[in-house]
Amino acid sequence: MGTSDHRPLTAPALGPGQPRCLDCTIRLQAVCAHAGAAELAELERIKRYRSYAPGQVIAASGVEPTLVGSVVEGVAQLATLLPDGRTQMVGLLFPSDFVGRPGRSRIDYDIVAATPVTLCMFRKADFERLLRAHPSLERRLLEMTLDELDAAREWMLLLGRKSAREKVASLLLMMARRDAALTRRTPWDGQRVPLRLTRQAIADYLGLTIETVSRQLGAMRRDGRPTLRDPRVVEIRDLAGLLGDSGDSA
Amino acid sequence: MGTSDHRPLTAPALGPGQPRCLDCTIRLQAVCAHAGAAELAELERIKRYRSYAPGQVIAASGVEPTLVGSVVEGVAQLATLLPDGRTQMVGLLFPSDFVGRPGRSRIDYDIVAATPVTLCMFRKADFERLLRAHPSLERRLLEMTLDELDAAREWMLLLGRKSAREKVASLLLMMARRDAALTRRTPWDGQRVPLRLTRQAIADYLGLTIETVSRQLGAMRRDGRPTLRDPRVVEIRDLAGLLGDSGDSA
DNA sequence: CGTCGTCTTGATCGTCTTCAATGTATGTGG
DNA sequence: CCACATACATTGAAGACGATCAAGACGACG
Repeated sequence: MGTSDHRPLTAPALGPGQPRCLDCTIRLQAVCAHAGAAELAELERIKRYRSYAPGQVIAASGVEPTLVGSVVEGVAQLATLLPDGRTQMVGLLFPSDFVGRPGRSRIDYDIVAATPVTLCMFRKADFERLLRAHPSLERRLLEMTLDELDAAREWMLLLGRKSAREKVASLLLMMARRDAALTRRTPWDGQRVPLRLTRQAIADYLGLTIETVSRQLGAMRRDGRPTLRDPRVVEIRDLAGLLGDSGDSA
Repeated sequence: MGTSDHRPLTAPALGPGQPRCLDCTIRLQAVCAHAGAAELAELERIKRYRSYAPGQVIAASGVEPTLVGSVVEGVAQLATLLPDGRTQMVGLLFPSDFVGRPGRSRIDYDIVAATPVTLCMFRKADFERLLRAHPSLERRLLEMTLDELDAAREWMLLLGRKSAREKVASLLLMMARRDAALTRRTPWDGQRVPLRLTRQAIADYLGLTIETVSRQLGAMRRDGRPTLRDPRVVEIRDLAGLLGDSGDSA
């Protein structure tokens, strides 16, 4: 499916055969969640799948993207850069999350595939036309944007006030919740959670160094919280303890 | 105008005589920016001014606000709390900024007046009805929410990756820009910028302690950046140097 | 004048970064 | 098959930056 080159800025591969919207796995969570038959037909007509390999740049900072759309599969990261190279991740996009900013021009972060990513894209102009014609779509987009704003603010609390231990615990919990939610569950002891991010990506997300992330994971393992089955998969051991570690509990 | 008690959770004073929308100082920047005569008339009919004294809680975390509206005057802060009392500010609301979340229920932060604040409020249900009737209003709200999201993400970079010096410099620059923008200018050397925030509020915004904020301001003064005329007013001295200090420059 | 809230300054301590070395998995060409 | 290279992750030792603890300065107000 995915290609194997990690060079950025290469043209994305055209995705696999595009499923019909009605069969789409993210149909009920994405921007098209409340779309009626008429809207769906229009979306169907103008959509186009694209795939990106890990490390590929989906959209670059300072540039006006010409496409918008939804993540169908994989994880993409939004990363901002300081002139001297320091990096801070400012968001993660999971399946059903929306990519792009209708009505806005340039973006101030890079959007990069963290895993093999499949997107369901529309030409920005087409999508904006559709938004104007269907206020319900616009309302859904506002709703999703407000959710993103909430998530960003929760992360500000983490970045500004949490210790390294609390940051790592919070991330594990978030990943566990995301993962459990796919099957409409909540996290449980024994849950195996794939991280799908490198240590560097985790560090950039938490505002830490990779060494600190590694040390905290090691310390938590020694304390019986999560087992590291392989560096990219954790097994939740003591959910209550983990919650305590995150700093969010009472 | 403002009262003098700082007790939270007291009922707000009713504001001064409400100006007509056409005379409103924030008319061209607020959510009503693109509103036509018809929308304005409706807004006029359902609006109501409210005033809050510094420290007064405008809306509390975990509660569903029944009002939404715009900041007309003053500064309000959005603050999140960890169970052990650590505080992180996740946003500042200046005149023309929107308060509240149409379509959402509870909020996860406290909204507190930092200075005497005047709001132009609507009952949430009334405003939501208006939104549905006038898609242009909804579009404007989406636009403003996207701006807030951008601001939140820029702040994530600051919280996660900037040094104390860079954080303080960035805040001074932001305040200077906000202030200059009121008269459609950009910051200049010699500009006197009122901070309008206590050291504690600044520290909570930057993810620092008040001591560190104070020390950084002192060090910058010694380096000839800003003069502290009084603890709450800085005079920009070396704008280029300040920009360098902020970490954002090339 | 004394009190209270805010801000500043100083000394010490701890957390996280930095620098460096080592470990581990995967892939390549001889 | 084995050296070798590369990317990613872990571990250790030293140091810096910001937090914490503590004292004092300043201004507003009764």
